[in-house]
Amino acid sequence: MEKKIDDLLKRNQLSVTSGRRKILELFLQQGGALSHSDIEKRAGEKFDRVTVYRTLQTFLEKGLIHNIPTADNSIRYALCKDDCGGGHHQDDHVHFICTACGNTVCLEEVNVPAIKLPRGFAAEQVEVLVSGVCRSCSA
Amino acid sequence: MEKKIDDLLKRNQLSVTSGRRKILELFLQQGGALSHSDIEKRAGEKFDRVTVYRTLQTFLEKGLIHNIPTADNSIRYALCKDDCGGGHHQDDHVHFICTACGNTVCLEEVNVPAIKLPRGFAAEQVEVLVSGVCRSCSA
DNA sequence: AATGTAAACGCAACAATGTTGCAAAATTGG
DNA sequence: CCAATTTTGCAACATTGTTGCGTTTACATT
Repeated sequence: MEKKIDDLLKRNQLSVTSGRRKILELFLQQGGALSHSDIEKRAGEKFDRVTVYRTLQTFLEKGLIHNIPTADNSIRYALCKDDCGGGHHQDDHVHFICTACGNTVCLEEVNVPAIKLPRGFAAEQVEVLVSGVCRSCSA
Repeated sequence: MEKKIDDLLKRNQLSVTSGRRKILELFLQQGGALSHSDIEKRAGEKFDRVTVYRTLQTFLEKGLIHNIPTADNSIRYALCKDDCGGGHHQDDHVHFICTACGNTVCLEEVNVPAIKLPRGFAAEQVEVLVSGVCRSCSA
């Protein structure tokens, strides 16, 4: 785990610091997506808010994470798959928000469908957000 | 126009005030979606920020508007079609965000596709956000 | 048209969230 | 181990969202 995290950072030309380690660890533990405030809370008093903002910004730019729009004014972030490095993302999967537990997860195995737009509109990116009850909560 | 706005309010059991009139007018002028700050700016000095928050909240509850998730921490709101009144929405259409002009519009004529989820997941609502270049900007 | 009542508004104060500049500390490559 | 660069923490600030309360406005009834 420790090694996996350090590798992830080095592979993306980022220096290894305790803040970055901690945040990646939180993502790996969680599995799903985290908002800025999730991270702030779970990281405890150990890191400054500003550091969290800057770290997420850096991870976004390097392509370690991608962000997920939400309807509640709190962007979520989730780890990218390995093939998303170097700034360009390959995260055309569906995001699922559980209304019971509140978790957001990436459904890597569900591809976003092609959307046929009216004449004159050119699609560059498609985001699909599904809300409902997740596997853990419906069981 | 004046009459249309007043009708819209009355049909939703809302008293007609200048603030509500103004905000509905902005939506009708704009055609597309507006964020809270859009409204604040365009309404000028005439209304308190709190009034805008409360008015949007009321419109949401009554079903005059629906909100559109975004990836930039600024929910957009758009007028619902007539058949969305009374709290339950029928806005299963695609939302388009233009990367050139920044506008967000509802593509009423494009339905959201059915999404096949893995076992154990139950979908309640599906949001589709397409970004790209809109008709006006590609012309 | 006047009036009473309930709803909506504006203001103020506050809480939460996001941004910027700069000096101190940590990381990395040599 | 050392120097150069990057990252961090702090402080100050800007923006965004929330709450309570007294005043004003809208509306139904007279």
